[in-house]
Amino acid sequence: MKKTEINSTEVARLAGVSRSTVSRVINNYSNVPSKTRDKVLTAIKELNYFPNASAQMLAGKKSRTIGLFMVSSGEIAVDVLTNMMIVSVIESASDLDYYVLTFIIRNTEDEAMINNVREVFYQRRIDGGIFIGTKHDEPFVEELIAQGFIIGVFDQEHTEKAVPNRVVANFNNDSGMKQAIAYLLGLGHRQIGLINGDRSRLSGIKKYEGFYEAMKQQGLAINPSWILDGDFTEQAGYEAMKRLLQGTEPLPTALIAANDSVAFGAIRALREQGLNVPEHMSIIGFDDHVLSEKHNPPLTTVRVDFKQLFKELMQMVIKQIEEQSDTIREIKYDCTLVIRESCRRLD
Amino acid sequence: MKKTEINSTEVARLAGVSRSTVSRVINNYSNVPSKTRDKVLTAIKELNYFPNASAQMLAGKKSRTIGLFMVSSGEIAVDVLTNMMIVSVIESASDLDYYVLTFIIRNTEDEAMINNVREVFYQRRIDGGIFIGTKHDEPFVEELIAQGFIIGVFDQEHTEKAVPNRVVANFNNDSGMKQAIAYLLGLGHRQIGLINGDRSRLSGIKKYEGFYEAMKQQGLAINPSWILDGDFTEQAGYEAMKRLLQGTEPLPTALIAANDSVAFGAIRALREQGLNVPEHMSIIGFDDHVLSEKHNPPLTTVRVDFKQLFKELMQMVIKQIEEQSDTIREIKYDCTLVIRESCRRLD
DNA sequence: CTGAAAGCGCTTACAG
DNA sequence: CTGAAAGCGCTTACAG
Repeated sequence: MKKTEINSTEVARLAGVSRSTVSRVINNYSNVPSKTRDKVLTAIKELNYFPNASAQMLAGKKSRTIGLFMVSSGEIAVDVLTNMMIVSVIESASDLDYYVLTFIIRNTEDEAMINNVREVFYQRRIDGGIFIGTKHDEPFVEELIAQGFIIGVFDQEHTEKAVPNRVVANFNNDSGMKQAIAYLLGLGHRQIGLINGDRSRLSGIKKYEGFYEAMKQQGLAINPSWILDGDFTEQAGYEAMKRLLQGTEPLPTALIAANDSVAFGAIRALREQGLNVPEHMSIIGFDDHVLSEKHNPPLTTVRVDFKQLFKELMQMVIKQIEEQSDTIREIKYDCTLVIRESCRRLD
Repeated sequence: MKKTEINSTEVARLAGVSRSTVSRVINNYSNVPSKTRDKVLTAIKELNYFPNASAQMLAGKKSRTIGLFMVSSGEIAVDVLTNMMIVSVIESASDLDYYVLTFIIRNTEDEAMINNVREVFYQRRIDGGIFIGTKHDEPFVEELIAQGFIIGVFDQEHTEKAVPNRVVANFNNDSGMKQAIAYLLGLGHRQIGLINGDRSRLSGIKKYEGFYEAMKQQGLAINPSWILDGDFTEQAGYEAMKRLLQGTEPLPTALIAANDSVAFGAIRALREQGLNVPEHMSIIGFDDHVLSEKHNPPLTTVRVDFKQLFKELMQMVIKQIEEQSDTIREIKYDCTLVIRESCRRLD
């Protein structure tokens, strides 16, 4: 296998220069005359030489690698949305000539697993990391930030602890909620319910709060029995809707789900009771999941541009790695209502 | 940021031993008395020390990193299946305590891009690689294998060039074709068509050949105008079906698509002409795509277990990395017909 | 413009 | 059982 690992000494010998010069050529130093440069380049090509990455890093170069940490219990490989996020991150890193080391954190309570995460940073395998799916307050993430590692977070807001090495990207969920409610109002709905997402996540809290506020601003009464607990899964949507249907209260005419998966589950529960969407209840989701358009009925939803968001998050993280500036980097993306066929006009 | 990088010297000092001993503890040498070991372990914990990965690698350790190279032009982040494969690979590596560095190769003709792939190997950033989506004969992959790098390939068969550092995983597409045709026969179909996949890929060839052979074995005539060219995309299925519908020949009563996406496209084209599945034509796909079950009608398809296949491929690659044995590692997974509602019994 | 040499932080024969 | 020292393959001040 490894007959003759080619190193800079061999290149230097073939080119008739010192290893210092070979290194200068590789690193594009300006003070190498083009004649020398050419000799070295020719030797490099001839020997098919690539500098050993470990040696370069040990001598002080960056790894050009970003860690992507994805919190997700269970069978993640089945979740379309999660996968899409992973690939978005990889693609945008690759555009900037960075590598991505990906991790799935199945359980944030598992000390051994969390230690693996820490390890990757302290080992200097990566220049920075991006966390997706963490709770709003995750001690090990805070610890890494406190240690000075450059970390990009999604769905987190710690304005009181803004530091240059904490890079932040969020969606403006308030805006999404307002659009959804405005649209429903336009259709004549006044009795509107909500299935909550995971409220240990920022977006879960924000959607909940956004709903309350938007309803209040519009002067609409909130019926507490129409506010259902849940998380961000199809199953949670299904169960929440079942609970709602089993209650004795009258049903809302419209309902907003914390995301599209939740909406799918809710619609499934309705259908099991012989109720149809939008005839018997109007439903709005969040995210614009790949399946939403193909869903029956096509789901009206608040679209959120994950691809663009992660691209920009990655760009900011890399910028901070390369510039180490004092800038606080933070973005908030707006979202847009996509009207399809899961809501009806009330007569 | 980097105030005091902790290194083995500091651990050694705190523990009152030499760096050699620290290293022995970290690497689990047997000849360290437990008393010494404990002192060192305590110091490591107290200093929150993690050995620098580059230094370890430079001194001869493996990187414990596998490269995952995914050939896919265009907007890969949108393709459910591709994403699922990526995550499967990451998860199975992680189970074995390996890291995965993922690359998207958008264009195998792009020399710069291919050079990035080469680079990662020669730089020793990875201990081995897995390629998905390459053509059956891809010069740069062959070159890397010839160089002795340990490489896992999917959907490739080079029995004449079997070497221990080429690890191979395939599906038995012949078997799938036979099952599909047997089922259609059972329903009374004798006029069966095929939309081909990408025939620069092994599975494209194998499905085509498997179809021919199975038809022949069953004594069924093959109508050349029912054999449509295509690739593995929805669009190709749509276009192939359109061509078929525009022809003057009578239509087949059933058609097998190279994969489920192709089947979706074909069904869309049929529907545009007011033709329904399975009333007007029976359709069978391949893969059991996440959407197939939810499709209208639910798609009958040949299921293939990507998750399991990639898990085993990863295990074999890692085994070869760690054992460097002369074993030829190769697996072939069977596939299974999943009957849903896209085929009907002929009267 | 360029080479000799120190240094990055480990591992591991070698010697005791 | 354990330490001193060489070596892994680079980069980069330093000196000329």
